[in-house]
Amino acid sequence: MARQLTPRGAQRRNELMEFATSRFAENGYHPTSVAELVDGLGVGKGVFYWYFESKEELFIEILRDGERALRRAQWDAMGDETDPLARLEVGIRASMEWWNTHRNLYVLIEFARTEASFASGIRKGEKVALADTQKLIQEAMDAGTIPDGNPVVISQAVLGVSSVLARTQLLGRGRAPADVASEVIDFCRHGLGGAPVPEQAQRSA
Amino acid sequence: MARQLTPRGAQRRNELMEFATSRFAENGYHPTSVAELVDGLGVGKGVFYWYFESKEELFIEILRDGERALRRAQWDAMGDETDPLARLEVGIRASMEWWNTHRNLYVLIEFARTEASFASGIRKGEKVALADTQKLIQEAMDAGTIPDGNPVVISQAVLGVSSVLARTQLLGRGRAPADVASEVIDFCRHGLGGAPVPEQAQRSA
DNA sequence: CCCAGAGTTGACCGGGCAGTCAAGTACGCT
DNA sequence: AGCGTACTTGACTGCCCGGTCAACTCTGGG
Repeated sequence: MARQLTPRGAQRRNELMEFATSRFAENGYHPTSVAELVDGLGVGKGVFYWYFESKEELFIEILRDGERALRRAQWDAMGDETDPLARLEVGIRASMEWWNTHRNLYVLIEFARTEASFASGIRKGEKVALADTQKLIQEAMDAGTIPDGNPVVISQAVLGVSSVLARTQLLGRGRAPADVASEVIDFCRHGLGGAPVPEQAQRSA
Repeated sequence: MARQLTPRGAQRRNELMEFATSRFAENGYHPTSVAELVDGLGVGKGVFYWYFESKEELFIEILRDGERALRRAQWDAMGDETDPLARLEVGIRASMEWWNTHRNLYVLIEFARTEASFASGIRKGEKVALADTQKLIQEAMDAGTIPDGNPVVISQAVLGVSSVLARTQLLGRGRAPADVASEVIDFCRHGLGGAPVPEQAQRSA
């Protein structure tokens, strides 16, 4: 890899990645052949192997690019905010906006988790996201803003709510990112929120 | 399809489905060839096509079987319980036990969502699960047990928390199903805002 | 205008894949 | 024992896939 690219070459490479992203997302990674990709762009097969060592490398590159971009979007959005829960909220809102404009990445990541050759990379990315979230949760607990609890589990739950509502509401039903983000935040703050179950004592403060 | 099977035939068919389930989960659907499946069982290729019309049909069958079994496990567990939130809790606990003993199905369903040919079937199953959950949430709202809200979104959030903690805590970290279920229920009840329930009170009825 | 190297072509290759089938075997019933 | 049918075999087919490569074109710097 690490080939010297002119601006023209960099653009071609981008074209390939973008087209592949949409084809992979719509048809699946395996059912999409390299021939289909190059035909779709009206170029010869050699072009593909000029820019990528293999179909697999291309896919990994797409995932890496996506993760990096999402993380950057979150980081940019959180910017100057200092309160941990506010940072979390801003991060969730930014993620939702990002997923809204990069819908294909969602299904690609979901697929990548299901195959040994890609799963390890995904897990690494998820560890980073978890660590980021966990840090905020821990800070909020230390500050007494939220009650103590297992920060890992809670972080995973928060990420899970974001993820599933991104899939169902944002991508599935085309709802506005800001609205979905609000619903995520709302659920994460209060859960079902209501009275306790049948039995069992009320918590204290 | 709908071939007449002797007991011996039914057993062979089962062997194929179980072996395929584990191979698909470990290696991925596409990378697992029919030859690999029959070789793994030490039988000829014709055996496969005696019991299944195609590799695709086998996979769909696996998914259908799994969904049906999970739904039945939930239904059996909820049994006599009448209070909607208690039913929800019991259902979550049953699901967690089920996922614990059918770990392979999780990754198979996750994959199936990423490919057009399988996604529609998965979505149908998810609609059913959503409808079940939504009904309970709506009942709880009507009874005033929990505050009003969008029952669809809330149900999806509850299912999302279950799903993600099943993946990360149960399957990923090998935690006990009952513990993970408690954490799911806890988060769904209070989100970040409430104190964790010390020792979940056992159901009454 | 020339040339070095980036970019492109598409025929080609080896191989593995899903699926077929004619021939055979095991089994249950009478 | 004889027969129908459930079951099994594995060589075979046709297809398509990922990847290669020798030859070609384009482009910019000197």
